[in-house]
Amino acid sequence: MTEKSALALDNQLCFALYSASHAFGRAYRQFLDPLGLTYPQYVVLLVLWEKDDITVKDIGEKLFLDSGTLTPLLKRLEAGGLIRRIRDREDERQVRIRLTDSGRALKEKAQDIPKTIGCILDLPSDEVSALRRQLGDLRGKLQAAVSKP
Amino acid sequence: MTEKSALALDNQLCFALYSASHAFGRAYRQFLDPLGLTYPQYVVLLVLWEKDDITVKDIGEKLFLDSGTLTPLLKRLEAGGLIRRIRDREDERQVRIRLTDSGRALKEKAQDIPKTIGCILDLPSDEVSALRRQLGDLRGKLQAAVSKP
DNA sequence: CACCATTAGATTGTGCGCAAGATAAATTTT
DNA sequence: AAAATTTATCTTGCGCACAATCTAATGGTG
Repeated sequence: MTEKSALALDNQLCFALYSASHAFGRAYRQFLDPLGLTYPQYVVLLVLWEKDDITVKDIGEKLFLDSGTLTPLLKRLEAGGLIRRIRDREDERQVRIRLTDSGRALKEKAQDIPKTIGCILDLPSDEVSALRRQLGDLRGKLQAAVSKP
Repeated sequence: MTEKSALALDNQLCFALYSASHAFGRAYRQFLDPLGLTYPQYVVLLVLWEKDDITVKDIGEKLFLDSGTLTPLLKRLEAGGLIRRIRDREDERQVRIRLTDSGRALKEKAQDIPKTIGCILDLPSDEVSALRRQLGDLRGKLQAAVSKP
């Protein structure tokens, strides 16, 4: 009787994650639209606001995204005047990504987004940390399972 | 000193969710590829395996997806011979989705996927339930915040 | 009944996410 | 040094997500 239906939608952790993730995306949209950003573009900027002048590969490793996703996204950020893509002189295989003044300035306007989202979630900060850690563990286990076999 | 950087990637619950969700998708891929399914197609089938002969709208409400996403996805499932899309005689606006024999039969082959994923995650079932509930709460709060203002 | 709003789906356009394959530069081997 | 291998990025193609717009059918209202 513990079995019930393993295939029931409501029993699926993955679906809970999948649908919550999309809900997050829709919630962020209302704050990012005015900045002209999508959520993936925003997280790329989060990375650059922490450390500027890094390679596409560096960004990909932090965000778990490959160049097939990042190259066109970065081109759009460049077209929007927020970053520049510069071939590395030392190693011509690499492309270094640098914020423009305009890209750096956008950080100010994004400053309040996390707090606003935090208010919506209305969770104690230790619960948020716990969740973040658990999700990180999940991601780690899933990645390990995919890369090996 | 509690503030640190609200914009730091590692402090973002949303990013933890976003990256874990993608990791899930990549993990499922190796089990769904042999069945010729994508993850979104799989969750549509989960819904139909629980209750057959429902409308596109019904599916959309369970999965939090709109017709812009579902219509082409369902057409692909129909092209693959797993479902049929039938205009409702009573209300010609609706399209009812029904599993074919082949679509029903696929349930057998999908039966072991949740357990396999469960082994990868290797979490006590009460922790999984707790996570699922917390993620459901998050989704609810985010949805409420998006629809109102 | 005629009019108007609502509803269910379909369509169009944009932007991911990722697999697979291509290109070119660096590195290692021979 | 030439050849083979590895590495970083780009490109192509497919399938979501979703906003916005459209069409057609239904359900009121006066």
